[in-house]
Amino acid sequence: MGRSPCCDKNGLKKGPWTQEEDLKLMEYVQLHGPGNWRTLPKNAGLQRCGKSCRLRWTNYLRPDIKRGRFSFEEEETIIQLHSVLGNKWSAIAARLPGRTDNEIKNYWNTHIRKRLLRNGIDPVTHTPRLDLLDLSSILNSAQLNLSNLLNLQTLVNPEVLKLATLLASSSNQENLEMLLNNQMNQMNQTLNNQQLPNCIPIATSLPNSQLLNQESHNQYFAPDMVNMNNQIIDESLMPPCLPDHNPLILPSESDQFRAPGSDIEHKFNPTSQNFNFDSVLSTPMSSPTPLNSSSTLVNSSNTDDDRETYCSMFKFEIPEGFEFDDFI
DNA sequence: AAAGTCTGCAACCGCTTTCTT
DNA sequence: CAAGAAAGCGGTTGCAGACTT
Repeated sequence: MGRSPCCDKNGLKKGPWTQEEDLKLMEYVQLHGPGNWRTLPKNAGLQRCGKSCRLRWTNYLRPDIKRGRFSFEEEETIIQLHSVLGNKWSAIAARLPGRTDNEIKNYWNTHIRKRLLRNGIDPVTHTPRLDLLDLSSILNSAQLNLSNLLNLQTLVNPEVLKLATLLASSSNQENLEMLLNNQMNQMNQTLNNQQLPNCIPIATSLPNSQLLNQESHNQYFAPDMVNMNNQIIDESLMPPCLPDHNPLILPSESDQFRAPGSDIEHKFNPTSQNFNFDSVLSTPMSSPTPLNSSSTLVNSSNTDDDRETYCSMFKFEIPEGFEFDDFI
C-alpha cells in the first residue's frame, strides 16, 4: 500500500499567511531543516496542508531568496533561457540564484511577455509576429531593392525581421531602409562565400558596456565549461555575450565566425592564442552603412519599460541530435 | 472623492513524476 | 510489482493597491 495521507484537508487554513504562521514555519525549518512536509504542519503547530507549507517556504521564507526588482542582467538571462527552455520555470530558476520559479513565472507574465508583444515579438517562439509587421511600407519603399528581397526569400533572417518590426513600429522609415539594405549586403556576402557551417554571426550595434556583466557571464561560461568536443574552454576565449537563441551551446572547433560585413574569417579554436572574440568584433565592416546608424532605436535605455535587449553577437545553430531534456 | 479598471504577485489548483510501503 | 501519497511543476485565480476616469 501507499503512504498515509499527508494531511486531513478538512479544517485546514487557506489563503494568505500571517506573520505568526510564518514565524512558526521558519522556526521549525531552522530547527529541523526543510522537508518531511507531511508531518511538518502538525509538529510546527500549523493548521496548514504540508503542500501549502512547502510552497510558502520555497517561494517566500527561504533565506536565500533574493528580494526586489529583477536586474537588467537577470531579465536578459530569463529571455535567453526562455527562448531555449520555454516555460520550464524551474529550469530557468535553477540558473538564477535567489529567484524562485514562481517569481520568474510571474515576472515573465507581467513584464517581459508584455514587452515582447509590444515590440512585435512572439513570446512563445521569440520570433517576430509577421501579422503585425507592416510589410507594405517596407515593400513600397522607393530606395529598397525589392528584387533583392525576393531573391532572398528562402533566407529569411529572423533577426532582420525582428529589428524591422521594431523599426517599423517606430515609423522611422529611413533607419528601416538602412538596416534592411545593410542586412541584405551581409546575407549576399554569406551567400556568395557559402561558408559558416555551424555558426552565423548576427550584426548588432551594441557597445561593449551592454554585454553581460561578469556575474551573468560566469553563470554560462564557467571556467571549467567544455565545448562539444569535451575540451575545456579558455575563459579568455569565451564570447563576451550570450548567444541569442541558444545560450548554453558553445562553439566547437569547426565553427567559424565572421564579423558582419567583413571578409575575414575567424575559426574558433580553444587552444589557439590567436583567436578571441574581440578580434571578431573589432574587424572593420565593409558595408558602406554603419550599422550603428540605428543605435538610437536598438540601444538599451535602461528605463523601466523599454529596456530592449540586444545582446546577441552570435547566433548558434543547435547541433543535430542534441537533446535539451538530456542537457537539462 | 468615488467608482471603475488595471497591475502585480502570493497562493491555490490540478496534473505528472517520484517515492514509499 | 502495484497502489497510492508526496513532491514537483506549470497554469490560473483572487485580492490588495495603484491608477484612471
